[in-house]
Amino acid sequence: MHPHRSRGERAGLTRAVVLDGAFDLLTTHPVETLSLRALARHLGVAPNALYSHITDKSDLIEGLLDHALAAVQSPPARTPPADALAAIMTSTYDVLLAHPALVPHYLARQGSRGPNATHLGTSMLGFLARADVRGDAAGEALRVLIVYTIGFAALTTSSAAEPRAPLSQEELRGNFHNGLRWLLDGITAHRGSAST
Amino acid sequence: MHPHRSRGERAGLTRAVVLDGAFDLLTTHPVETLSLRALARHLGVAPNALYSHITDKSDLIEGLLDHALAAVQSPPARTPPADALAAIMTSTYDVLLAHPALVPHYLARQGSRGPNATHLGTSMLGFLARADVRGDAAGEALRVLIVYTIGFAALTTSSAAEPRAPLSQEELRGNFHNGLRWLLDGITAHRGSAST
DNA sequence: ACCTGAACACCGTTCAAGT
DNA sequence: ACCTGAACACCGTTCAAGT
Repeated sequence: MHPHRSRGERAGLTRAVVLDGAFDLLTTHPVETLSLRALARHLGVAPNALYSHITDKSDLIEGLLDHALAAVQSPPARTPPADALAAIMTSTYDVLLAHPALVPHYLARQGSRGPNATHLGTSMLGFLARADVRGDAAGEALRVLIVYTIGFAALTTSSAAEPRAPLSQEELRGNFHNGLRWLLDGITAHRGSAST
Repeated sequence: MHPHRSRGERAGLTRAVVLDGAFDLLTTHPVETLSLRALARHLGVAPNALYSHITDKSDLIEGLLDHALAAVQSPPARTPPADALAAIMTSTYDVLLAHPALVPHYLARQGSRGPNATHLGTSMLGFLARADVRGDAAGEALRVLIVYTIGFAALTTSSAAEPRAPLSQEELRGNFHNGLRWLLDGITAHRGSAST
């Protein structure tokens, strides 16, 4: 199975190499769900060799999620708040669509752990504050925007997997955009009113 | 493994029995993901016996999704539209939380196939029309509401799985409610303006 | 038609080695 | 410390029987 290396030889694995390999596998074979064994095959190592660089499959997923979020574009600081938030969410939506296999995992972690996700969150809170949405309402608006964006990405990717899709990708993207506008209108209309 | 039955004896399985058994397993062991082998164990049959009553695992899931949606409460017909829509989505949210293992599967199918989901959809379209939201805008609003509700349910259930949850279930439910209001405000404010 | 036994091609993960 | 071999306890699904 792995004829190139004998018992003690190094394969040159690193956490970065493993992550890049997984990213490779995910982008070249977007349909199938990522498995550690397939990743090991892709890297030319035994399945359990991965455990020297990751603690777990969920640890790998975690790393991939944040790695992907690095591609999200942030608008200039003086962009009108609602437009800026729409731009960030739309960019996130596009990034998620590029990695369908990761989408189901995003909702679970709310995009909260990694540095890229954190940076994105604080950036969004900044724009929300500029729209006079602060405190509890800002935290709630943040979660609502994230849930909506990831949820719609999940809908879009699963719809893309079906052969006779009722809606095209363009229609779904337009639907996402309109819903995002409704949401931002609702959020900014009620600014400052944190409720319980 | 199955000492009670010899080679040709019937186990009394039916599609309904299989579905109920799966529902049983899902509600008594909400955490673990449903497997056909565990379901067969629960029913006291061999794993492949299920294939006489379901075509597939996804077929089983499909059946479960619609089966669960039967519990969603519909408000009286003359309820103010926005309140009615909020009530339907909140009831759906609660039903989804009762079956966490199903939540990841809901977004994929948009709740569109089964009779219960269809009925719910037409009911929602009725209330949307009463709020002067029709045509393309109504379809888009419908998808947005569904995506938001399932998405937030996914966030809530995954957050419940974590030991040290940053937010309580009550806080998340309040968050869901507020976001739903923002969304409905946005939807009804732009009534009639179908866009592309 | 309904069910079992056995098998196939997979999983994630662990444990005991080897260098 | 890094990797392999082998194994464990699982999966979904198929195929050939038996009644």
